[in-house]
Amino acid sequence: MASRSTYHHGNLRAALVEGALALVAERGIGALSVAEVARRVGVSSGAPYRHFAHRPALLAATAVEMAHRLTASLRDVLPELHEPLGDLDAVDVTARAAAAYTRFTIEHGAGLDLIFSDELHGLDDRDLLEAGRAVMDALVPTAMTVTHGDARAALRLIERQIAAAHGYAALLRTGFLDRRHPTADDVADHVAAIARSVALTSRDDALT
Amino acid sequence: MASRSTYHHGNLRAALVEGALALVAERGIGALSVAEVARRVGVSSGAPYRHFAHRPALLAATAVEMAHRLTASLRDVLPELHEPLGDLDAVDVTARAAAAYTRFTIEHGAGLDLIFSDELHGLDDRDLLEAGRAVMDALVPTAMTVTHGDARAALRLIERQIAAAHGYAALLRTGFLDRRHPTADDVADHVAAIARSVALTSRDDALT
DNA sequence: GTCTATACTAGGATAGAC
DNA sequence: GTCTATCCTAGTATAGAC
Repeated sequence: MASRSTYHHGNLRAALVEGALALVAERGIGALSVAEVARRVGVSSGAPYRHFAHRPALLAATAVEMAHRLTASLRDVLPELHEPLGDLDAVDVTARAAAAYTRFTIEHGAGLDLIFSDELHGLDDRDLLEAGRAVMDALVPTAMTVTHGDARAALRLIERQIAAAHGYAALLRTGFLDRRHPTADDVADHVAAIARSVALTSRDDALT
Repeated sequence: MASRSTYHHGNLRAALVEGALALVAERGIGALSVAEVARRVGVSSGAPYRHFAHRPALLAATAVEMAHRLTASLRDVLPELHEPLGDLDAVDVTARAAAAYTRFTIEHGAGLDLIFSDELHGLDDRDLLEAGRAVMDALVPTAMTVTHGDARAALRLIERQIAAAHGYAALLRTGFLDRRHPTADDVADHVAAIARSVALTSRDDALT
């Protein structure tokens, strides 16, 4: 794509967010630079500043788009919850969601850690808050089913599953796992296993 | 500490590693710069290059020292394993080790992810390989007790516990948890709970 | 063995031309 | 709305003085 000279991008802002997503996916949040994104999109290094005041603003817009996509990914594997779900079924569903979340973070280089990061929280971006809430709303109902309606326990369960996902993703990124599990699906399976273990524990605690 | 002029450090190399450990602890691996470490130690920005050829070499030396300290931390909470251990006891001991590992990574900003990272693996540093092996040697026996002697399952168990630790540590670092659990001990408790759940699952799988 | 000075790279951010 | 040009900051690494 892209020809030369007098670039007339219909929508540079969106193109920049897209480029930022790709860069974060390839090299992680820390490697996101405005200059590199501009280079990828094919504009000058100053151009992005017409759309984003500074690097954190670009990162926040990227996080919003990521949250939208994450919500969509999770909804793909989570049921609508109009009909009740057996609690053993709910355990399996949370494990499936954890696996999906794992694949997402591996493929995108980030997830809820970016969306809810302190770094961006300081910006008070309403779109970001809204998009982050939507992600959690997708996860909570099934977790609540596992914990028999205990909201605090449900959040704790989600947190533990998310932590497992990020931990495995981190080990994969740094190369700790490379002598064993190459694919994202393998890693997602491990996380699903952990997610299942902790969900069963949560459920049993709830039954006490 | 440190006075002015004609710095005569008995051992600048060790001081640099110490400074690097402190910097990694405060700001993470990505923020480690030779210049900043030199500044902290109180020498010029060129001085470190008399002891380390480049940034990765300093990072590797830092990782070696970290591995030594990690091994010591783990040995503090792990039994000598001269006498046999009941398998339920072994589950608890792995959970305790996971908690200790979690506190270590939070306090040091890194752990096995750095020690076994691809970035450093390319250097083929014998000291680092040796030090990394020592960490694993500290963890394996108890895990093997849980898995009734299945070595592959034991490594998988350790990996999952390590992943949980890094995941929670990452969520804490990014600020995702700040609305809930401030202290390292709280986080370590969560990881211990996950570690216990996965250890029980591992044990039950081994009994099948 | 450390210091000073320097060359080079890369990114953040702004000003003014078009 | 994008480009060119520019200034600043910060880091890696090397050379030569002391």
